[in-house]
Amino acid sequence: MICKSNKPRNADATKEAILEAARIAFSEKGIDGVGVREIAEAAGCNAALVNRYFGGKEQLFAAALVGAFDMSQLLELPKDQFAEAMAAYMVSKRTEHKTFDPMFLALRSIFNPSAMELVRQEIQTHVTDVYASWLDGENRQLRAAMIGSLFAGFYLSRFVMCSESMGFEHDETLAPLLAKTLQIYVEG
Amino acid sequence: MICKSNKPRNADATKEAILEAARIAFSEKGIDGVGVREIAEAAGCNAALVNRYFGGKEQLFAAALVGAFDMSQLLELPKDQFAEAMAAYMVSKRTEHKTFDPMFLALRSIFNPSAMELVRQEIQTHVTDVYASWLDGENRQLRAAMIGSLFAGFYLSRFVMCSESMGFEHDETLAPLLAKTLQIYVEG
DNA sequence: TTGAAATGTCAACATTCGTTTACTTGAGTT
DNA sequence: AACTCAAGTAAACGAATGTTGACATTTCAA
Repeated sequence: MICKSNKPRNADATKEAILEAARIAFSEKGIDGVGVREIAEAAGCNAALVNRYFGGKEQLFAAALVGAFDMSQLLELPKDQFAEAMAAYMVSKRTEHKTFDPMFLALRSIFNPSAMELVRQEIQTHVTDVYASWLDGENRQLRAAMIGSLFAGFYLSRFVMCSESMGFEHDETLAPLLAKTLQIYVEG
Repeated sequence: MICKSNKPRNADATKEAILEAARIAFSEKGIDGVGVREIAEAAGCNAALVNRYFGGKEQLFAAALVGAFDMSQLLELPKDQFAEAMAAYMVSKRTEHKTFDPMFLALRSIFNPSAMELVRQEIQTHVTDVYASWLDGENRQLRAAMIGSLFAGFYLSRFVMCSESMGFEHDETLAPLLAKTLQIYVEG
């Protein structure tokens, strides 16, 4: 053998590399669109290590999902600034397809039965409940869910309808439209 | 052989049976979640016939998609009744998982690259453009896309967040909320 | 240095998939 | 009734999947 692997062995580092590669790959192709060999190659290791460190593909997805939805900083704003700030945030997020995006991590695997349950729990505990308790008035759960619904639908539509003729790039028109919608759900 | 197939041979009928089985199966499991053998079995024929009659799985999906989005009757309403009518329509549609639903036919396969292009074209020509030309005022394409976005997000959220604690079943609360949102996009 | 545990590699397993080929069975025509 | 072509079936192919076990290599403590 001429070529030996000269990089030092480090379980924690490779485990983290697998996790990072998984987050990106799952975001781009979904849990059913990417194979463990592909993830392992992106992480620079062997596919068998995925099972050794995470127990399987599904549990790797679960690990990639934890902490993906941390929207706490958005909720530190005063309520009368929230709608506008979130609209600006939604508009600003471009789907470059190359950077990790927690929204797509969830969206692209949402129809895999195992993944859906994981996503559902993660969204329920870290998004909907947080929003609901932050809101005032009645029907907080429903209004929080509608905020998430608007978020998901907007992401999905802009991703699918990427055509320039749709008008999704006219931020100065889009942002107020979104803000007005969000305001409805915030006010109740 | 004791048991012979006694049903008459009919190419058009089996072709239609395959198409109908495909529409249901694709709606329930997505293009990547169902196999041609499964579809053929539901249609009561052999998997090879799928390729004989449609040329392949992807073209079968394309055939299942044509005409799925016919929203023309919703647009016959006067504009001041549209938001309320569509909100009522969205609320009334329960995702029973057993009946064919064009929205899920598109949604569940949206992240398959081949299917996404087909869905995008179908939505663009049969939904967005129709809505856009129906609307008045400025930014019609964008506002039409936002109506579709709201529609998709709502379907998706209600499907994923099927928990009873979310409030998606309180039609008397949900419908006015949706109508108020739709009105924003109709008015512009 | 020696031994053992940790880390990584390799090859194979058993499925499943879409698709194709060769074949059999049926219906309609002359 | 015999012939013919369409309709349907069965089996196999090649590729890709997640997963596993045996094996090799490195690391580190005794």
